[in-house]
Amino acid sequence: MRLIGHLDMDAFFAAVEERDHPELRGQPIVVGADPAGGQGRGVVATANYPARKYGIHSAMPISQAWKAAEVARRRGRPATAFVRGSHRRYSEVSERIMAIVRRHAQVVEAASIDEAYFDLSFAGSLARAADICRQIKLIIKEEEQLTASIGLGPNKLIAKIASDFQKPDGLTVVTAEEAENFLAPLPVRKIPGIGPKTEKSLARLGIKTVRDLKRFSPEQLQERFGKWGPELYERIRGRHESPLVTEWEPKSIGEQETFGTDTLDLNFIFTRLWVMCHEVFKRVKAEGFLTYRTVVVTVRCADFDTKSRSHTLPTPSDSPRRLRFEAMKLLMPFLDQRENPKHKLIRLIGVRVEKLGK
DNA sequence: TCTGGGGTCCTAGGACCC
DNA sequence: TCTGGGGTCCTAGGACCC
Repeated sequence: MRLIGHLDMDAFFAAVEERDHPELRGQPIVVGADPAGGQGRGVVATANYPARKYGIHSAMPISQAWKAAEVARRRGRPATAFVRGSHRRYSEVSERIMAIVRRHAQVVEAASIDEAYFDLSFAGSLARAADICRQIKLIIKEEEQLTASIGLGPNKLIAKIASDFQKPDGLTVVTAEEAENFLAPLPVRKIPGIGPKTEKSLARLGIKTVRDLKRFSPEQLQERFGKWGPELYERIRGRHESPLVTEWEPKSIGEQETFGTDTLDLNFIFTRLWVMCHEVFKRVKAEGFLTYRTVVVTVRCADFDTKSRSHTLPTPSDSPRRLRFEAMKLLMPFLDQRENPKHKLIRLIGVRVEKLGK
């Protein structure tokens, strides 16, 4: 019997801030971009539960979150703390959480900074596996003063959806027999891989829940979803046999930057490009790679029109100068007046390298 | 409302090869 | 009239995830 757990930290970044800054406890907290008095250009990374009561949520533009917080404050509700946060610190906490999970299971997949799958098949029974989950939650609370929600199910898909079912500080157990009925009433958006676009296009067909989606045959799903269709047919019935991925290597390394103000200042843009190439190259080395072969440059204009240009070298390069040179060559056409006759201002540039070699 | 930054995977057309 | 077919690589774009 396969038993898979999925651990998901509750409002992770905000919870770490709350823990480390006692003066913020119980207050609404938003971790993310600088709100710049409502003029900031980033998004919300994490909002804690009090901030969510104001309608603030992850991926919301920070300017909008700022306005929501203002509205609440004027109504006499507690003021919201906006914090930039520290990815470095979150990574350190994450490592310790992963170590706790590894103390209880040998096969662990660190799926993101605040999520992990772990294989509890060895426990032999659902009851014993559930005990281990409770134990993991308890130790995280004792050692890190943080809460996590865990889903326990017959595979990664069910575990993942179950961990989100009762948040925060929840434990949701779904048996193999219950899996299909557990999924059926849920919105299609709960299925990993179905995002906002697909949700919308399905809604136009009157498909809102997993139950609705089950009306499609594998062939119909293949037509709508391509290669993924037949796989999706299985998943919405609770069937999913993917193994845990315990080792991972990046396939690409890149950086991008949204400017504080849209610009066509060539001096500024070139300087940023150079700095980014430098950082990317440093990270390629730090990750243990020696060479790259493909360079990708991304440009986003003020109107959010986003384009990329890439070039693959005939042979791998280990040269940082070559990276700058190739990135510059790829960027040039975007700055050329003949290519950009409307003088569209530039909002973001990015550099990425692929086909990494050791 | 006005949209970050780090990634992965898929699609589709054209080039090229056998 | 008049156009194979399969595989792989490159390029650009897009959906998705956290």
